[in-house]
Amino acid sequence: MTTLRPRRPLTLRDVSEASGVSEMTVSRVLRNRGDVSAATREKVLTAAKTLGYVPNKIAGGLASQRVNLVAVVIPSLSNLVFPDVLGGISAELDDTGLQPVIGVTNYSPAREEMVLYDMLSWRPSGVILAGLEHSAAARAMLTSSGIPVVEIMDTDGDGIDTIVGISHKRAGREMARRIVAAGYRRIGFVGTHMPEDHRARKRLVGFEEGLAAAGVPLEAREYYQGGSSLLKGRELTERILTRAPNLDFLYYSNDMIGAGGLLHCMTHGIAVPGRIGLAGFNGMEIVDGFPLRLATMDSCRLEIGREAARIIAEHADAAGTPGAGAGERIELQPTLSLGDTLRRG
Amino acid sequence: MTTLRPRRPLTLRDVSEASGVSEMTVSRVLRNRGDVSAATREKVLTAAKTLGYVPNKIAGGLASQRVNLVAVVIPSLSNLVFPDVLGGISAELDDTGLQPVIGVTNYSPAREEMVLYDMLSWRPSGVILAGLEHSAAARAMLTSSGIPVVEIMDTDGDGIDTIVGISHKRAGREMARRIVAAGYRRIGFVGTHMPEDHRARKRLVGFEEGLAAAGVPLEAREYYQGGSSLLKGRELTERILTRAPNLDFLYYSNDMIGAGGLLHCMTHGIAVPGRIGLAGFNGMEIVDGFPLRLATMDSCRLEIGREAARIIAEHADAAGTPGAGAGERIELQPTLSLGDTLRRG
DNA sequence: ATGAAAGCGCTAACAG
DNA sequence: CTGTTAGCGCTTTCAT
Repeated sequence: MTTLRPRRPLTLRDVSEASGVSEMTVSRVLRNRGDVSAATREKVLTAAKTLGYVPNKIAGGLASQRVNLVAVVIPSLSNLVFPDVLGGISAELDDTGLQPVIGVTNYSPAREEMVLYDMLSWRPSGVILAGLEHSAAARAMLTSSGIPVVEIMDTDGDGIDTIVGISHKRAGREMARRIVAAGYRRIGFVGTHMPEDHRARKRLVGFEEGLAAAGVPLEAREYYQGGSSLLKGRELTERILTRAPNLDFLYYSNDMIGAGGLLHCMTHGIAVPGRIGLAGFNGMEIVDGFPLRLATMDSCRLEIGREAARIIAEHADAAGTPGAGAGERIELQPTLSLGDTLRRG
Repeated sequence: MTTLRPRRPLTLRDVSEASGVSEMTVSRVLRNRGDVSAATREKVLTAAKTLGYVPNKIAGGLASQRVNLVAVVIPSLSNLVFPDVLGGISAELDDTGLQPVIGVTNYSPAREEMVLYDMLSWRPSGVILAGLEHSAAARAMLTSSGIPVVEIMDTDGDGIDTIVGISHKRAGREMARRIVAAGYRRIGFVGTHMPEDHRARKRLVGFEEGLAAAGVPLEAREYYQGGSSLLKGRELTERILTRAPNLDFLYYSNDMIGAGGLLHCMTHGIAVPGRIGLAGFNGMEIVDGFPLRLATMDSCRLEIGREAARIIAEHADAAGTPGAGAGERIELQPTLSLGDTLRRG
């Protein structure tokens, strides 16, 4: 393997000269396009490998006006939900020749706008982005880019192009219904205080609607800032139960703080689900690790990632179609697990 | 905001014509390069905004031979360690105009090679990749690319260019030393069975060295496959304690399964750290959520990300320098927390 | 099955 | 401070 570092990156021309085959044919071999004789192919591949040639996709992309990149824009990587979505996207894209490029917005609309601008400047084959709430400028950029766009996670609202997600309002409503059906009446909520976490907000809206429909009030709320952790779950549970000791159910905006709440109850001798019931959201793996499995609702994140990627891959196949996707709206149905912390109705 | 979708993506020429300024000057304005009069700048920016122009970085990159991308290649996103490293990279890169592009290898050397090939074909300004173990082909590619490379997480071995990490052998040794100093003598290990997780392997090697130095044997081991979870931690702890009931200490290869072990002990009335001591690795947030804080060792992942990104950013500034970095080796010092599960020596 | 010519959209280098 | 020219390294298109 001759790999002395070259002064200048290798080009197709170098491979062409080394193999005695025209640049064009070298290009064909390296992309498996068009008919090339086995002998020529062999010569080219050998030359490319011995030289250590790596194609230049910048040049290729400019010439062909197509780039095998899919922009994925999400709010955060520390919220465990998103790595899972990425897993789904990644798995589905694996055999398509498309590659995800990840941008993180930290739940900031301004950052989202910047990230999108940056990503669009690479002319990706598709854009997958979390949520339906975007700045007017961001929507305009996406619309006028002519690139297929899939908005994921949330179906409560209007989209730019295609939507894949679940209804968080409905999820909240459904959980409220089950809680009331199980006989709980003094209900509290523990959740993040993030105006930009629209999905958490919509779940709470749905939850209150569901309670209201049964004539049950939401008695107390406790909000926290920043990321979710077991520790915060414990602290907030302690706090809300101090303020409102009569609560017989706590609905958490996600499983991580819900699990923290469960820990609080376990270590303070509070009977679950007898004295108090608990439920979270997301269907995260952590739920399975505790002695009592937290009631929760699966957020279908792997499936959402897969579906979004599938749609982009489809459109990339059918390239040449100008403009964006078909404007489909795919609403997945999350399943509710009662676990051990919500007594059977 | 006029944003009728154009048939053809907008080019600099469109902005040039709309503003009556030469393409070159438009380019200068849009990149903040060179001196442009305020009046001209104004005209250009207005035209660009009303048209909804988004620069084409493919073309720009080809022309300028520089691309503001940093390739980041990691084994997994579901191992919580890596999102944290990414956080550090992201934070440090934020003000440099460089953008991370993430590739995931699933701990497969073959996949790593493919991902690297793909990333190098974009001619990034730098490469950050996890670990020191890579296929010969991968090393050759990186070396001959002339791109600065930073290998992260691990300093036990030889690198391609620059290294930023901690010594996992030393971390294991140090933990062994403290455990023995605290008086524990019948020690077991619970860890992942992943031949490709070299850092976990090195920690165990170091751990055994540390025990051996004190004349203490490692009495039992329990391995698991796949990702780490609380549930696995519980199950494996139960299993190893069934096989070897006399153990008085368990060393876990990470905090997640360590926390699972702690849960097992808590729910089975096994006194910690009196009857048995426990320790994990990584210094993850989850450790703080439990009633007893697991002994652990911080893996400096945020710091590692920051430092790696800083090095790449530095080199990107000093562009023109042919060849790669300075071949530095930066070894960070992890701090050990005794928590509540390792009795004080 | 292979090659030659033209050009993708932008920026470096130079001129004024 | 602004404009002109000549590519960047590949692929498209057309010819053979």
